Amino acid sequence: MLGAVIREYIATAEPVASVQLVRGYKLDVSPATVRNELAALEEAGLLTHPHTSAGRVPTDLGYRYFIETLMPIPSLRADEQVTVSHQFQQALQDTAAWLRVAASSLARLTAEASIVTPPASARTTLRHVEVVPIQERRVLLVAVADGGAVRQQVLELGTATTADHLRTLSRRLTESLGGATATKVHEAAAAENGADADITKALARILDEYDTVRAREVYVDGFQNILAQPEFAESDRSRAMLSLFEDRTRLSQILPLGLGDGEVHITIGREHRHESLRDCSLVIGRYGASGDVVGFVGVVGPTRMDYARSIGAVRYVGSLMSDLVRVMEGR
Amino acid sequence: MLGAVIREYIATAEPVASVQLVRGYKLDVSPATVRNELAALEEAGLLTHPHTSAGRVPTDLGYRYFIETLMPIPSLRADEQVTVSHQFQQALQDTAAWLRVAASSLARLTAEASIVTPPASARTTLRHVEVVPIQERRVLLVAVADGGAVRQQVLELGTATTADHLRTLSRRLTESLGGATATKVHEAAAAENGADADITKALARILDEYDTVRAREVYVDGFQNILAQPEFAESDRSRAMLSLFEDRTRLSQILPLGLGDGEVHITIGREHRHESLRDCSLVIGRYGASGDVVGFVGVVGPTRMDYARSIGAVRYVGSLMSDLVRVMEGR
DNA sequence: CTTGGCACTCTCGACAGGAGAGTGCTAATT
DNA sequence: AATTAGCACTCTCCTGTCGAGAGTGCCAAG
Repeated sequence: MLGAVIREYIATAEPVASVQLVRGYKLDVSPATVRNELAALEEAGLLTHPHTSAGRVPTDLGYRYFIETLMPIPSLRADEQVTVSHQFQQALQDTAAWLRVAASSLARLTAEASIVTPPASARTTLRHVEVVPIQERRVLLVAVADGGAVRQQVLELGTATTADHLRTLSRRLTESLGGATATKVHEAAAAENGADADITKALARILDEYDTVRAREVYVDGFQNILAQPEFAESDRSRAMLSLFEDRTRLSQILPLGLGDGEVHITIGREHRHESLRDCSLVIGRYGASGDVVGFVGVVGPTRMDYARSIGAVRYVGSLMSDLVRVMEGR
Repeated sequence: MLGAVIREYIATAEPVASVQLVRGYKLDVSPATVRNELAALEEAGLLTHPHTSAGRVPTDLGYRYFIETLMPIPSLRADEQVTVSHQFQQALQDTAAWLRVAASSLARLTAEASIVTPPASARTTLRHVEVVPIQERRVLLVAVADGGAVRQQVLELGTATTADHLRTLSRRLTESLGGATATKVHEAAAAENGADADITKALARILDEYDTVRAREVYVDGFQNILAQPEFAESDRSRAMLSLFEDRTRLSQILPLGLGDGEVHITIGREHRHESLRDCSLVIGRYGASGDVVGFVGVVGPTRMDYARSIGAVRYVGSLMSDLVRVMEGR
């Protein structure tokens, strides 16, 4: 019965009445009976109604109960899987494009907004270093992390260097620090001196940054989808949401850090710490290889969202992302 | 008089009445006289009113006339300049961070939405190539362009290679193709064979992509600002805007390609080709060094925006970006 | 336990009326 | 000839009222 109400409400966004249920689900009882049952569910805190003569609306608790005990989670349809994985194939070339593809696929599949963070390991290791000359005292430091992420930085050096020196330095750093974590690089930096020390220190800082999940870029797509929902017709509400999305720092706070690989974490309405998410639900999945390199994929929508579909989509896209990470790691 | 109406309307977002003008601007004439003048301006197509008994509202044409002939453009206040340039200093380290800083500064200064594209030259030249091994037949190709932009790509090779081979290849490519344009790299690719040819071809494609301005990333910030404006209270309108912003391809179509260095281009309301921008204005500036490496910075807001301030802010941020590009180019 | 019946409550749209804002026009004034 | 005061006219917007419709809650009967 709860399931019927929720399904109906998800479909219509209108409070659902007893007759609607009897008709829509071909129940062999009268509306009055249904009303009794609904009253019981309301007593239990799983439903409410906005005013005396309105139909029932699920509460946050109702959704949660439904998700955890009643809801079957179908995986994505085969043809949808093909479409999505095909798009990933096409983006295989450009690393940054994966994340965009992931975000846009999720947004399209679920018709909600999507969030994707790049993969990063808690203990990033270095794969490759390159120091490229720009000017006498200015160099571009390019660091490639395991997982293939690249970050660059312009450095102002205390002393002048030559292109030749930089070339040997690049090679030396790559060889001695390949596979090293931030801590190791910090140690190495202490052992260097002169301009080389500056460069190695900068390298260590870059790795530090990789390690802080909070600091990561966040890819967002499909925000317009949730603006289309009736619950976001008032612009105040959508503005609060949008400001949360634009502030990447605040946004990364909503990621469930202690999440197991392949698990999906759901937060509903007032369960959020952020007031502006009080009418929203989040379905966030973790992807990655070996529990070491991790990132998040998820969707955001009104509490009245199709959880089954969202979970299916998040799981599938997450698994594709995990595959890609494994490829990048060379496994 | 037109100026007074526009200034008043920008401030209040309400149709402005004759008495308001007399009072607000201490005019030494009666409301009736003002009404006569307003009627004349309306005749000329610079003003309208939404219904018979409403105040006047500027038309797109009115704004344009105002901007081009009447409006003084003050540069940014000194303290504001300091704040912004200080933020740029702090972001000097991470190249990608510039663009974010530029976008967020513009958004904050103008209280509108901002758009920033990365710098790219029409004829990008290569500065540095690095091919990093991942697996026996899989490599990560990292290309550094002049201007310091870095792009990476995973490549699947037909034949296996060794780390040693890749190292010499990286060095060879960097030396022979340093300073080369896409065309030259294509030629070089034709002369190679085996796995090296694949890599060089991929390199050429990366450069090709740099050269197409359309394909660039676009940084957007402060979208919530314009949602706060009363003209975007209806969610349909804001949704149309948002969908334009989310579709980076469409977004880059609004950039005025044939714009001189340091110039600022303004499009008002229905002057846009996009229907969804009919209530918006764009103030777009071009930045770059030597007319070769260019990018765009701009703000988007309701037609009722503070053009003087927007232009000032766009100019200032643009000039900072130009400085940065010059630094990156090693001048 | 289920059900039909019925009163009760609340929303929503339509409609009307009145206040307020502002214009346009005309005739008088400078 | 330009300015102005006066005034009629128009349109919006708010408020209150009313009736229809939707749905519930409860009671008493099956």
